[in-house]
Amino acid sequence: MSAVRTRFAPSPSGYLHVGNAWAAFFNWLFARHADGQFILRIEDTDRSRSTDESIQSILDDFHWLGIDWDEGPDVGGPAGPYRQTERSVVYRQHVRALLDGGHAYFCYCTPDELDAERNAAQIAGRPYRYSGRCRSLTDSERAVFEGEGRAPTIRLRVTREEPVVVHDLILGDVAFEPDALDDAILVRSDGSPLYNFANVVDDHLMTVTHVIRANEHLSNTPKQLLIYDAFGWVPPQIAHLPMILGPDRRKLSKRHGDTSIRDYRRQGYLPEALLNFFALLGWHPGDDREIYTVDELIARFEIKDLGKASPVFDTAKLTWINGLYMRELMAHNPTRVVDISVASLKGAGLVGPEVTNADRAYVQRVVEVLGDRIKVGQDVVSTGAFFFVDEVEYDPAAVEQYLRDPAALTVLGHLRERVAAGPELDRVAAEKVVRELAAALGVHSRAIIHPARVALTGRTTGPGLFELMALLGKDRMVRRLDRALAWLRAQV
RNA sequence: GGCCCCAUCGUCUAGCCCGGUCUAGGACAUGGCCCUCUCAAGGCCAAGACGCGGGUUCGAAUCCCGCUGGGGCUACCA
Repeated sequence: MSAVRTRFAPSPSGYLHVGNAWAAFFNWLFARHADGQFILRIEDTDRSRSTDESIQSILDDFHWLGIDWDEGPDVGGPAGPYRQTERSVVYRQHVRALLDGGHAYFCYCTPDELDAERNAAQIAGRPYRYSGRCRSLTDSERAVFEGEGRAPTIRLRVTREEPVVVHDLILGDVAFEPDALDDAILVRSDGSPLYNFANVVDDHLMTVTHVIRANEHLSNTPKQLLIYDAFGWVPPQIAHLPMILGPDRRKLSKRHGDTSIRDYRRQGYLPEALLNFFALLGWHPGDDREIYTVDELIARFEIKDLGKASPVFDTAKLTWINGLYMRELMAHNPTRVVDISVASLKGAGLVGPEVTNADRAYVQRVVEVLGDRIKVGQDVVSTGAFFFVDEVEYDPAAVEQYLRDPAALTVLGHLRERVAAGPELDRVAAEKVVRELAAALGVHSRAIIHPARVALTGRTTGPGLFELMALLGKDRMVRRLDRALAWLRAQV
């Protein structure tokens, strides 16, 4: 009996990309569903593109998402180390075995020579394959090359004559003709292993049973299968996911704006909402619901329900889902909404770096007043900035619509006097003041409410006037009304 | 160019494997109405898709072939 073991193997060259997180999530879901293990392995064999900061940020984003691993670079495990640059000895031993068994050989061709071969093939209109000129070098020929100071790469000796077929769990059988497969380089001339080789060795040694990865690796798979063959190993089960596309149906990239988990985290998206959204991309849980807890996803996840077609990353739907989760949090765990809001406010410079308990209490009240207008953390900034500034910024269109009006002068003047003369107001009292003023002036309450909102917030949209009045408090209301009045008088 | 993958509303998808129950279902987004101090939320309604062409069949979104379109790979990147 073999327990399910899945893995995610990022190469640390930046923040965690949503496409990678998405694939990792399915591997994780599958492992958890099957009560197996999920492994995190760092593929940093390309040293020039890998950084420690990137590794740290990737681990950090996974923690944030709530995706945990049973074995990995930070927690260790029986098959470690889990960072490829720390596994050089392992690769060296294994390539040695291949060399000794005649499954691999030294190749002294230089990159320039290889390029020339490639170009020649291109010009002739032929598909390129390595010429194989180093396949059967004699010892003396090798000595000559070594004498010239050439450092060899190590290539796989491919002798296969039948098609290599990938038994893909999502795509079904995919066959590759043998003449499309040439002698892949396993080890660079500097001795470091290449992706296809290290990946195979590690997956085998880490007893990975299922590999769920992006489609872009499909053409690598026959090469890897040949390496498993050379070792006499049984390959894991493989499933190729489609690739997430941008709105223009091209591979999701920086051109499309936000593509890293960190971007969404900064904007104040919720990890559970992101995961819920990911689950619905390319996978179908079986019924028409849209909202699932992670536990429900784990319970339902099956590889066979994964789709083949590339989904478009639709932020509108993500935001809708996030809004639903936000509302839920607002009702049951407002502290988290406050945390997220404070983070966004800090980012926007609307609160200082030091946040006191009183500040938090105030943010909580703002958040309550803003209510479901906050779909994403940063909405507290886009919809509620006026709660945090000394002088509100007037939206020109709002001014045109409700403020630039002689009647507004009268109405706001009276409102100012009544507010200034009275006590602090709660929501109910604020409504009373406005309604009574409307009755006294013989106008509809709208005639007060709209200009008052513009005077107090600078805009036509936002929370109800009475609740925002209560939260602003007497002093700030008077100041803002005075400023609006002064502005109005200056207009005539 | 070669090899490979994919193809249902604008978007995410159900249906396809085991043809009829599909006048193609749900959700996001969009439009309208209701609610209402604005916005948001909510409720109701509307519009909106089987890429094209051939087969097979009494019957095709579902099976087969071709085309078109999109994508990936074609590195001493992963």
